Amino acid sequence: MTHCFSFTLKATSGRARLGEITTPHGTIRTPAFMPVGTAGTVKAVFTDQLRAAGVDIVLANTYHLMLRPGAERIARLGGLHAFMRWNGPILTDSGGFQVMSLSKLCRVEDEGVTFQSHLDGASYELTPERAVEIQCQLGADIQMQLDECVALPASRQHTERAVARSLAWAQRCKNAFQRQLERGGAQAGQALFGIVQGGTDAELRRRSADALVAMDFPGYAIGGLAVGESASAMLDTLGLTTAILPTDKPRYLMGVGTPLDLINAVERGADMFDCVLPTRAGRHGQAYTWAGKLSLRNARHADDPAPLDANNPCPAAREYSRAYLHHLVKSGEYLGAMLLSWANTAFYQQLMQAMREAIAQDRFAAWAAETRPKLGASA
RNA sequence: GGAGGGGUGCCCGAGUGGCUAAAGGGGACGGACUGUAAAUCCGUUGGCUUCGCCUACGUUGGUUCGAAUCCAACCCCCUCCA
Repeated sequence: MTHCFSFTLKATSGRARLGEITTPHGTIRTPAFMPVGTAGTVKAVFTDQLRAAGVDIVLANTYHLMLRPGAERIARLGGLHAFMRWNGPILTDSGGFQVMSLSKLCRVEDEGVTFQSHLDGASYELTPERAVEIQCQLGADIQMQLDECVALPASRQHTERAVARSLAWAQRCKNAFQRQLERGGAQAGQALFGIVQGGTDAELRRRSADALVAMDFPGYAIGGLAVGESASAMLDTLGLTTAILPTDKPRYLMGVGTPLDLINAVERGADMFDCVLPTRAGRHGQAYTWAGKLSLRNARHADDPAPLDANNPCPAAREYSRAYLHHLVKSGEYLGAMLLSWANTAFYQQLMQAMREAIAQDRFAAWAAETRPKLGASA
């Protein structure tokens, strides 16, 4: 049977949207949170746990997998889904974020990016065409165009150049992806998303979004946010960008965020998210709960027999005492990182599920108003 | 009984006359983390009426303008020889 990539908008509540994305490896309920599995693993969490927690789609990274173990090797081994034992949808990031995070190790030119590997120092070139080729070899259901992500604050000139370059790369990625479809490197149903850039500059965001929409992508990402700007600037930029994007295509806010960020972003019409926070914070001893964020490193948990979060159905959140989790974290035991990553991943999914239900009932604003205070200022 | 080595802040440990309230670890306490170079990183860690004072390097006494550092006695600990 043939699969077609599609997005169905099922309901709205204010600007918040409930939808469903169809991919070759299954459907994605939106608003969706995608755990980050950069190197082909959502760190410290089994794929079975992801599935049970309600995860529909995970993210992986072109740059990291290109360096190790190599995209060609993964292709020979049957593709990333089989390799990492995840049969659900996978979205691959293009390496655009590494242009920023590894800026000391890379050189950006119109042709592409030359990275010096953070593993052994060897040079690798990532062009839009190569980024698409790698993502096809990995077998991504959704791939991202190569873009230039700029750390904020940035000069207008720098941001403008990144917008222009990202737009040029968007077209090249689109052309390369089309050629892959024609020669069988990609199958019908797989999709390539464009990425809006422009910092916090409304005019540049508009220019970027308009140009991408004219190229007609099956989905649009909003990139270059949560990279140093204030929370309010991020939300303002998001709000004005989603207003430009077509309603019949999914909008993916890249790299965001905290539970509060997710609520605020869904409120402004974003449909997809990814963030390292739930897993990284978990590895670092912090838990997201329905009563806010807490640090299991803190001494106040040492004698507490209560579970992490009785309102989170994840076994990690309800079957282990805070005292035990505190002990594991303090002792540097692997299990502490595993349990907290698992619990946080489940919490994020539960949060998304709650938002979907609120949208379905057309009471998102009310739900948000009663939920925000519970999560606290630190969430 | 003889010979030698050693006792430093919560712990380990550097330091042999002033730049030492005392390096560096660890531990403890707190914080950060947003398309993962992160199971990582950053603070604080004697007290007070905090631009200064007090108490501190086994104990007591001494030398000196000045002592964790030099001297004496004493108390502990370790190694080797009897």
